[in-house]
Amino acid sequence: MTEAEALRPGRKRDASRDPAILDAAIEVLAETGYEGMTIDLVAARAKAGKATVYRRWASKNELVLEAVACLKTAGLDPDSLPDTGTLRGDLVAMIKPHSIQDAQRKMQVMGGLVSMLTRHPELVETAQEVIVEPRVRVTRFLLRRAIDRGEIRADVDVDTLALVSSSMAAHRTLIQRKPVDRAFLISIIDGVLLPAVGIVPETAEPAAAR
Amino acid sequence: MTEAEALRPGRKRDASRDPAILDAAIEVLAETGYEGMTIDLVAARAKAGKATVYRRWASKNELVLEAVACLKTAGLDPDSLPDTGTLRGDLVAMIKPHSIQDAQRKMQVMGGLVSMLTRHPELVETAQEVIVEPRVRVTRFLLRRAIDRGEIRADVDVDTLALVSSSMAAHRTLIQRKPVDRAFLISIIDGVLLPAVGIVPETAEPAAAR
Amino acid sequence: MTEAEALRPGRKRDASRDPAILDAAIEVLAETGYEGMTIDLVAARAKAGKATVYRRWASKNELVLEAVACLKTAGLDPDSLPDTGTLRGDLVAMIKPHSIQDAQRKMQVMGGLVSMLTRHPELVETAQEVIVEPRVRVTRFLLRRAIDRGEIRADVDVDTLALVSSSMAAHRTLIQRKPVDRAFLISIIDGVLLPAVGIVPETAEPAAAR
Amino acid sequence: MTEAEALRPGRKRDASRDPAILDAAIEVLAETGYEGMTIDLVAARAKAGKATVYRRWASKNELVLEAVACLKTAGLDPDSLPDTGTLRGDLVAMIKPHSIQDAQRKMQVMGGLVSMLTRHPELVETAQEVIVEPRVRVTRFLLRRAIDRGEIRADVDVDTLALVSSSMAAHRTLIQRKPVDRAFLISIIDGVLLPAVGIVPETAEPAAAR
DNA sequence: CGATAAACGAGACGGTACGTCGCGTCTTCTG
DNA sequence: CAGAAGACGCGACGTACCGTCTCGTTTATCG
Repeated sequence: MTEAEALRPGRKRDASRDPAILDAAIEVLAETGYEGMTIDLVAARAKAGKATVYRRWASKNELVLEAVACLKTAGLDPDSLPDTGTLRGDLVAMIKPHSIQDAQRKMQVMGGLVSMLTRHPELVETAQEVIVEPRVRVTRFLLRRAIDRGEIRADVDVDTLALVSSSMAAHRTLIQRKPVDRAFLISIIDGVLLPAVGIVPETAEPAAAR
Repeated sequence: MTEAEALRPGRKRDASRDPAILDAAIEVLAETGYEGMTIDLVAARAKAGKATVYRRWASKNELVLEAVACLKTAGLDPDSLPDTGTLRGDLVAMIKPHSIQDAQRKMQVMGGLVSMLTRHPELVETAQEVIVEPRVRVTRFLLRRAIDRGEIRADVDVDTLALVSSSMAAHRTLIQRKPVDRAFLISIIDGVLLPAVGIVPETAEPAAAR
Repeated sequence: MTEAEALRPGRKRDASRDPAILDAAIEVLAETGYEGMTIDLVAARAKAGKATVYRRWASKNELVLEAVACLKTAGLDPDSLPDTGTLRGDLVAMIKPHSIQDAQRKMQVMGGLVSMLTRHPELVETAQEVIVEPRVRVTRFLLRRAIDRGEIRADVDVDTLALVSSSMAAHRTLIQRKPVDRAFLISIIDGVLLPAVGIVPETAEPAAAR
Repeated sequence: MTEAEALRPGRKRDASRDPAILDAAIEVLAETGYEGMTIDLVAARAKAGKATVYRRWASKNELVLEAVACLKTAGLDPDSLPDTGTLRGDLVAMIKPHSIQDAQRKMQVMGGLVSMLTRHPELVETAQEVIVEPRVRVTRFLLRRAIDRGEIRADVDVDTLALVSSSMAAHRTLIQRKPVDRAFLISIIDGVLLPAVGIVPETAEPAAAR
């Protein structure tokens, strides 16, 4: 690739145009929504010609997809999360205002993509990777750590449980159109995740029954 | 309404056009997706004129919405469900092939609507009611019955738990684009729902550990 | 044709759009020239949508051609011309200010068409018929009348002579870009046409020489 | 010029590129016509970069114009023409197959220029000089020689008559799109030019009348 | 029972976005 | 530095779809 690129004569793609266009796209996407977004508008906002946009992305859809892909910035890697000592503490630590905001925005954009995925199955994986995987990955990591430290049973269905939070957040954003706020996320943690791994929230009495 | 209708002179609306158009809409929606769907195409398929469509629905969006609303046919009302005696039995009883198929189709169509909801918040409730509520309602009912019969604790978060299944199914269909098959639903039941209400699936040994 | 048209269902073409668009086209054509002319501009000026233009003419070229075809209005039919009794009188009578103006405008438009004809030979005849034939026809008529009244010899090459004036006017407009004014036309009449049919203009002495 | 050129540092312009580009331009011009001609195509055909083209000519129009200017090759200078002793002989001597061909080609290219002249009046003179003047000049020369030798009257309108042949050939090529063949040129000579200078072609009787 | 009025299939209308292509300029690398 | 290659900003092209508006025809109710 790098060789072929070096060998090819002619002016190089202006690397600064890509982010400029993507930023403009994200901006417009956020302001006017997917269908309100116009290539002409994006190009104009990026001070680019339409041809320059189409030289990079074959269609509006692909541009949108990559623009979304660039949203991945939400500092949510496992390492940056503290080990609070308890699963609940870890999960609650994920709920940071700016992280919520980021997820919210991603989901909003995702709304525009959903219909697109129907027609462009090849993009599913990318969307998947960018939008849902990050949070799922972290949750999975936290669950495994809880198992390792003996806090929860080892035979819980980690993979399925890790999806719960993302799924419900997506559902709430895309379909219910309600805000994914702290209270909602807490209710998932305390109402679903923790009970499912056998931790009864403290508000309830110590579960003598059964 | 009926009066005004009776008083108004002129030819009556041909009642048979409504379902014809809606059917065509659903057909096209399923085949080509939301953005691929064209009013001209729908009208042609229903052998109707465009004016006949627009006389009934103000826009493509509203047509799509009502078309979706007509998908509610999947005999999933609480009364038709047997009381198997156990929560797990009840939940598994919901998994019927044609019910799965129906949900699948609904979700597929829902995909096309998501981007629409951004611009037409007034449609959210309808979509909500038609697509997600039915299943959520049934699940909620089953959970309450389990509480009533003393099978599970009374302080579980019924409302949140009832959403789990629908949310995860939606996520799987719309975003992951994987089929919502029996295995997937079972893994939700046994991996999330039952554990969350304190029922450890039988496959695991009787909790000697811990 | 008329039958097929009557039988075809659907809204009829709005007959008033054709002239509106053609007029706008001619207007723009005259103002900005052929390549400066834009379909969008023409449509906007005619308060029409682009589709309405393209429904009638397959391309900018065809629109231009028909617009030109509509210029044929320059009241120059043989009947409207007086019989002055002499060929010179008849020819000079053709030189009327508004007739000159009309020819000028036609030629100007013709300028834009010339390059088009290369690629669309099928349009040559139309252009020919509209632009050059009228004047040629009249000149031919006048020559024949002169023959009939015995003013000139019967064996002059009427067909070729009839073309002289048009050709030279075209040449002057399109290539030399000089105005086709009265003096120029008179010089053609007195310097070429009349001598060629054996009439020596009076300014010269009565042909004692030779 | 030569000094400045010598003083300027850096690589010299590759003189061989000029004719290569011009030839390519003429080639494309002949094949696809003016509007079908693309700078990219010309450059590619000449194995040149676009910048190399634009370093030499400021625009497509100017390139075309100079390309046309290079067509002047058709050995038609007065000196190369024989003095046949009669005007008719001289005029007919101008009709040489390759000369016809050349004129034909020039005119074809001229077709593409006509629309250009509207927008670039400064090019009129060049076009004029290159395309029409050569033939006009020769004709004018022959007419004067005929006067000098006493073959025709001295008071004929030489300037106007000299234009006849070129004008009619242009008209025939550009507008009528018919070939300018020997027969056509002969008919101009015998039907217009010679009669106009008082020479009645031999086929007709000796013009006793008047 | 004829007039009136609305609904119907068909499709033209004014708009607007799409994705393509050409112009003339600018940038990169090679000789 | 010139030259080949080709990306850049710009803007017109011709297409497709939206939602509205006529057409001529069919069907129902009112006078």
